[in-house]
Amino acid sequence: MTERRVRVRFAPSPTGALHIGGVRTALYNYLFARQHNGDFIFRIEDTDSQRFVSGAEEYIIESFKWLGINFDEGVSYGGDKGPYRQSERREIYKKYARQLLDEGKAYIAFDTPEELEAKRNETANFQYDAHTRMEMVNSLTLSAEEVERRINAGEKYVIRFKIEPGKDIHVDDLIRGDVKVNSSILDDKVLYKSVDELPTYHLANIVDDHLMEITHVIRGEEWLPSAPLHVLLYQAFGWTDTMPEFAHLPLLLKPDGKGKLSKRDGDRLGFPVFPLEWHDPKTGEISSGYRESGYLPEAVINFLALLGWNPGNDQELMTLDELVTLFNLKRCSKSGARFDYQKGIWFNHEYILRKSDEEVAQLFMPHLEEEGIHEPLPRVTRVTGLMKGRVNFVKELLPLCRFFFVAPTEYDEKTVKKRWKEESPAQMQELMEVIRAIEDFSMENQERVVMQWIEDKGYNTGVIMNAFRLTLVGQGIGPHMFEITDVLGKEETLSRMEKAIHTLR
RNA sequence: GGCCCAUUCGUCUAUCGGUUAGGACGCAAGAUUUUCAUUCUUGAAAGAGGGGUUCGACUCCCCUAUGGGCUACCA
Repeated sequence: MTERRVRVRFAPSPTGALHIGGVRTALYNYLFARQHNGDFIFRIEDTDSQRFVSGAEEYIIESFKWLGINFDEGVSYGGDKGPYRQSERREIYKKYARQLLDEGKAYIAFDTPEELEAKRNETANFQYDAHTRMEMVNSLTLSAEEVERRINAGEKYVIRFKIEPGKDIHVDDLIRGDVKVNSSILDDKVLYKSVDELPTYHLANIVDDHLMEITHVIRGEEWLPSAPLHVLLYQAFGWTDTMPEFAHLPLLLKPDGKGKLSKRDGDRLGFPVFPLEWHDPKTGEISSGYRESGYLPEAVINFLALLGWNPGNDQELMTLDELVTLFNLKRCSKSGARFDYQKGIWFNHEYILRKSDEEVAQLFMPHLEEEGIHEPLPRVTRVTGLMKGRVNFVKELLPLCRFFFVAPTEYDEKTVKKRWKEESPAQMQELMEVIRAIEDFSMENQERVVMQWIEDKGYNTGVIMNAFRLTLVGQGIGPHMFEITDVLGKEETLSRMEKAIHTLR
């Protein structure tokens, strides 16, 4: 086999919001493509007309834009192997289905969904396969004339793949190794549907992957059972030489309980399962998104990358570019990963820490504006730098930073009880005079002068500082005192003290 | 039910036959601090069970159990 240019694809079905597991699958495909200087293709698999949801396609595209995962080809990206939307490729699939039919590798079946349903009810474990196909209504049991008559009469039919029983099919999986399945347990899968005259996933997928020259199929483990069928299809078409390599990723499981992660878990446990907020056009339901919840895309990427893969050492914080060089399918785990969103929160904290003060400030500004607090960026940047280490999300800065911008209107009761001593009003009055007299209001000088005053007077540092803090902050929180006074400035500091002394007494 | 995949601390995971089984999240304790938080240190915490193979098995094989997936004219 000749060395082919690596080409991988992410091919979601536009049936709703992009699931976080899908995001991880896309991420791994992206990392693999970039690492091999290959192409990453975005294909829309909209062959299920019943489940189509409008807006889903746009949502998916916007999600990847936000995450910084870029495609080279596909819907909205262009490319010379299109169209990339399966609903626009009907004629192509029709041709290949015809080919299988002509070669006797597929057949026409007239059994209606209702008839099949009835059959399944009366026969336990009924399967449409080599054992049962001769009892059914299809081109194998009907004469050629009868088949033609029915078709001409407008009768609906499906095209089924004729699977030869008793053969071992090997799927060579990059993550799991050799997976062997006997063809006898496979059913004659429908390749072409009668209801919407579109191919099923299986046919469309194989034809498109072949035509789009896909070299590696990296997808979720839920596809492993149908991989043998796909191998059989490649053989039937005579495309084994260029058949892509398979890699089936472990699934993302619920944080608690049983089963794989579902969109319900998000609302139930209070974390997003979608990259962006999603408004379901059918149910009107709104599901939270990582973006709207205040997660940084870098954090989401990093968190997801480590759910089912690791670089082989203790490194946990990696940028997208680092992931590109470090990623390796061989290091993907085989077992499902429970979705521990606690760690996702930690990643967000780490990425806030790593962003510059100004970047975080810029993200923080809208939150301030929303509260009617209008402050210049440099000042917000200064405050952000002081406080960003304490939060997991940018929005959490608001309650911690508000006092920098808005003077306290009330004083926390518990703090008052604990920190406002009988002598406090007098001491604060004194301190006001000390501060008023400071010419050089630099942080260093303030601290030097005030500490000197405390020492000269023989006061208790803790008592003074805590009371001082209460006057400026209104509660017992915040950074170093002189950081606060420095940001506030002399006038504001004095006015807050004055007010506190009068209010508290 | 059938078929396939999997199984190391609560969670994500390292270990490619010989280790005091390592790291991270979370949790707990302590230290530091003028508050709160950060930070730092420490701690508790794991090889599903049973058989083999081997001088030696978390690591290889088998069985059981458990978990997960698939079993549609859905992807």
